[in-house]
Amino acid sequence: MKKEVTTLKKLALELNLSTSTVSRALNDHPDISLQTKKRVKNLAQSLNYVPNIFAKGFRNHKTNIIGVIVPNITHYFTTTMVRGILKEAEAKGYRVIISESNNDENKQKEMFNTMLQFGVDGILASLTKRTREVEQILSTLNNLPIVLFDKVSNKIPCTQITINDEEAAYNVVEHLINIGKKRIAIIKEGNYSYNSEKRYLGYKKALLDNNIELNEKLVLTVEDISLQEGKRMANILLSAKKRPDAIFAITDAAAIGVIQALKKFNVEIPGDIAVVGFSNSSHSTIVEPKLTTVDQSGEKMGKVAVKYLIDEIEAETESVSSKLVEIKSSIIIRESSFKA
Amino acid sequence: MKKEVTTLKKLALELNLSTSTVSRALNDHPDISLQTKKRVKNLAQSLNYVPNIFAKGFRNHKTNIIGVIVPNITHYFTTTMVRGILKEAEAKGYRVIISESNNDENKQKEMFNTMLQFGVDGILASLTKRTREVEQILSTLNNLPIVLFDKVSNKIPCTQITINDEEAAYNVVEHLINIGKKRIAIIKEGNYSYNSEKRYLGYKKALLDNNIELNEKLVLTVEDISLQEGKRMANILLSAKKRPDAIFAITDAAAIGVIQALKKFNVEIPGDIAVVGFSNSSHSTIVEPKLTTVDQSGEKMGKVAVKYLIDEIEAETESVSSKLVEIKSSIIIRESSFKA
DNA sequence: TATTTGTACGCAATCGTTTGCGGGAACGAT
DNA sequence: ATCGTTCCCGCAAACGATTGCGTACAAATA
Repeated sequence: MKKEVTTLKKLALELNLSTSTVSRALNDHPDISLQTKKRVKNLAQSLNYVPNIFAKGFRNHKTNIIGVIVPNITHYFTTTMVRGILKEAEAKGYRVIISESNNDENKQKEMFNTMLQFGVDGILASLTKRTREVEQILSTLNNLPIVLFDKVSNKIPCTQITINDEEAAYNVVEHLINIGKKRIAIIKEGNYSYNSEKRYLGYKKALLDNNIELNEKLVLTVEDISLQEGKRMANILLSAKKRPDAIFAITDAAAIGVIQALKKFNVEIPGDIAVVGFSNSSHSTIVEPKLTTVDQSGEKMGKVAVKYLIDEIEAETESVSSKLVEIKSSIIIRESSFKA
Repeated sequence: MKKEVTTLKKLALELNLSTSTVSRALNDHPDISLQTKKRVKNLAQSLNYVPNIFAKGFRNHKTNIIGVIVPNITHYFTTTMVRGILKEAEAKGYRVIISESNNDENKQKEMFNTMLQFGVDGILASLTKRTREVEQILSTLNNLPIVLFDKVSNKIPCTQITINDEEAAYNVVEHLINIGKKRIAIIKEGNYSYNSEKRYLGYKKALLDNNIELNEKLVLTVEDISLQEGKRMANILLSAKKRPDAIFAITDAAAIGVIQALKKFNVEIPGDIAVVGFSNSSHSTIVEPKLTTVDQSGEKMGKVAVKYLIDEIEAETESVSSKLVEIKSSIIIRESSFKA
């Protein structure tokens, strides 16, 4: 019951042709007559011939596999990006191998190495927090096409796909101002986080443009943003002499933590304090009140990332391109920031 | 700046040995002297030699890649399984290529085919709902090791990894009975769903063992279970003459829909009606009241699935093994079913 | 008729690794 | 000195597809 694989040789034998002719016929080489091409293709079809991918990859050093590295595959937003990656890659005839770094920089380094050794045509990566040793990564992949997405790093010279964090954050803050809020707090991460910094920039710009002075007491920075940290920060804000009237958490999870804390203290949302998150995670409509947040199209982001990567893979030139691409996101207004 | 790949040939040249000797030395063949092995290995190390995976796969028809097919990669539970799969596979030196069927049977068929053509060593699949045409799948993979997990089908002769749905459901219902509930409704899917049927069996068995008569009016079947359907079913149950005092939804999403519907009608949870879900999704602690549910260890499931698959891949015999493996799950009691 | 052109195809090498087989050297035993 | 073993190692084929080069044949041109 062994698998009867049909190879070029078998086709050639059957047709009384040479393997070279069969190969060329299947690849529409001009040297082959139309008649022969038809004969070959017909037989190939009926014998269910599929080229051996390993022989092929072996010969032209091309695997049609792209490697994807993400910090945490269980994040909803990540999965939507992965979905986009899969769709686009499969549509273009590429297979995708995925690996999870678990936000461990060493693991991440290892992944880059493994993928490289394995012979992927290119790598799509979302970096761990605080990816410091970029040199190691850089030296690892010499000349291998790479595109960063979501968690990027300007230290690596390659094209980077992010969402328009700054603009989105700007819009969030402006929205809060529009519904009458003035003391707008922000919960962000340290400056090692590209996304967080961008969002913080948008926050500051929006305040500036609306003549609201930046109040340092309303800017809270945490190491690893999470639901718990959101809760903790909310408690700190609540115990202040002058409470904020809005809290913008850089992350949905943190925002939900904030909501839980506020509810515990019977703070009215959004009346007393409005809350906004970021990501439009699936949690944002489960929590009560439903969370205003920023919808980032992960699927689109994944697709775009793949597109750029494949472009680079299939490019003739060996020049390292390094574009910065921003995917538009949009604010979704829900109960947690309705106009009072 | 081309990548300087070190091959066996180069090592051989450098060491004044033949490629065969080098190959055997690296593979610890007994024919090679310890001394030579050391020399070879040292040079290989320092030249950063990595065997070309394609030449290797090409030669022994082994790719060390396993294909994974899931219906929907954005489901949290799925991602935890994927995480387990990745961990176990990588630990055993396998790479994982993933694809999403989007619950489309045709797409799924195509995936099987593509993976096969691509040359994976085995396939790990979670099937789409209502996978009817198993024959096609079966004919596609002749002799290729396959293991089903989570969404399985007893029509396919291979090992299947599921959680102990029946037992878990039994425990859920028993728990509800223990907190004093007697009119326990269930929201399930049609009989095309393996998991749903198993859970329904557990439900019935628990009622039977506790001398509670099965009330058909309390058994609601929907086509595609979801939050919306949960809501709809809850409304139906609420409009009945005799309301249930507990609702067991086969799925967390549906259970959350139920909760939302109940809250809209100011039904007290769990006092008037207790609610239980299934999966321990991340939503279950966000919703209020927090949801009692069944925690299935997706990670463990993924690991076990990989283990069985690799066992089969690396087995000498060609016999098709087909074990049924159940992963233990445990009920997590939260606010939605606390004792009144 | 001799020469050129073009068409349609085959030969053989190649990619990097593995492996069956064979063979030389060293050694002890006869 | 001859034979048999054992220990190391090399030769060469094989895996399947691609491709530069060569060539047979026919048709066109000189």
